[in-house]
Amino acid sequence: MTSTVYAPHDHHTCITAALANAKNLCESRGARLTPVRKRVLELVWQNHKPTGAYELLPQLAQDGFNSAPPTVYRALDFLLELGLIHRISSLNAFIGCAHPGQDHTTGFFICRLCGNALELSPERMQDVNTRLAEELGIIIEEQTIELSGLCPSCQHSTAAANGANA
Amino acid sequence: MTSTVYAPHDHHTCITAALANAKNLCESRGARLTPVRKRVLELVWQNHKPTGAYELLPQLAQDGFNSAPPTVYRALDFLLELGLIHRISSLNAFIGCAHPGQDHTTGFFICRLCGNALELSPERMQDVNTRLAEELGIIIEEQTIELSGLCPSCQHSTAAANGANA
DNA sequence: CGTAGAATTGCTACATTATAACCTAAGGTT
DNA sequence: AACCTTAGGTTATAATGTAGCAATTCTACG
Repeated sequence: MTSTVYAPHDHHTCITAALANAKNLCESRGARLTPVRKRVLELVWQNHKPTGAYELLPQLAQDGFNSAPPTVYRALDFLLELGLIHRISSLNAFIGCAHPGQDHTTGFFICRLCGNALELSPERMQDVNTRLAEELGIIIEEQTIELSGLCPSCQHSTAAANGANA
Repeated sequence: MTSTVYAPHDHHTCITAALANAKNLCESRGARLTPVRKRVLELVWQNHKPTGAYELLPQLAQDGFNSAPPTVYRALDFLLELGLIHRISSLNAFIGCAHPGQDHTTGFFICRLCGNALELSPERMQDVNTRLAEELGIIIEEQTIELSGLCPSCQHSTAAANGANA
């Protein structure tokens, strides 16, 4: 899936898969995927662009949910805790996790033009980590790796402010 | 210098060097290192821990400077622009650049215990970048690489909430 | 000089992002 | 039902960052 973020794809399958993953994970952990939490997850997965918490408020309101900041942040915290979404610090935004369930290190590449974020594979990140940890004698517990620039699609279409997918 | 962040060192030389670097860089660019800017740089270099913008306000006030947020942010922006400091997104904080003058990619390791941040060497970061860019076909323009965990010192002294240097 | 233009700073207000605190409601267990 | 735990509602506020405009300082050039 990670390799298709910058190419046309049936995004509906991304959403469906994300919800199925969430359901499974919650069941196995005895956590409750309540309506608000489920809806927030869907909204975060609307596309592959990082979404700000305050963008979600009106969308939740439209669906008849309560839409005060704490509601959204609590749902986001829940999803973060379970590893169903990630936070992109450099953008103060959130994005669906492409590898839920696995305990993994995270890294993102965010295209400056289309805004779509590609989650780098855990293996790749683990590689980088291991090398750094060994060379520097450090123990890495958390990481924020956020690269930005131009994705393969946008390198060829400079007008593509809205990229290859929905 | 980067290798001594987590070891005892005469931090005064860090500050002196940073100011000298700033002076040179400003002269060569025709930029003005005004009193506020210089003071903000000094304050950021007080230690190797990332500093929040709002922490600087009272310190500037104490020195008789204006201390409204725009003043600090403008000074910080100026220093960022010149590459004299970096911003740590995951902490909303700023830290002196260990490799000023060079056009370089940045990465940090921040110790969870002592809070000191080690700027990873440009060469190392360039390595990582080149590999990722080649493998993924992306063009990396900016990056936020922020690792946190335990530095070599703190791995051995769990009580060391205040690390090896000032 | 001295004055025009640019850069810098002062200042007020406000935008954005996030959390505290406290109460109510819902669900799960015995 | 009685209880307890978890989740959500609500209000207020904290923390971080910017917009916009007036006042000042610097610089360059005649």
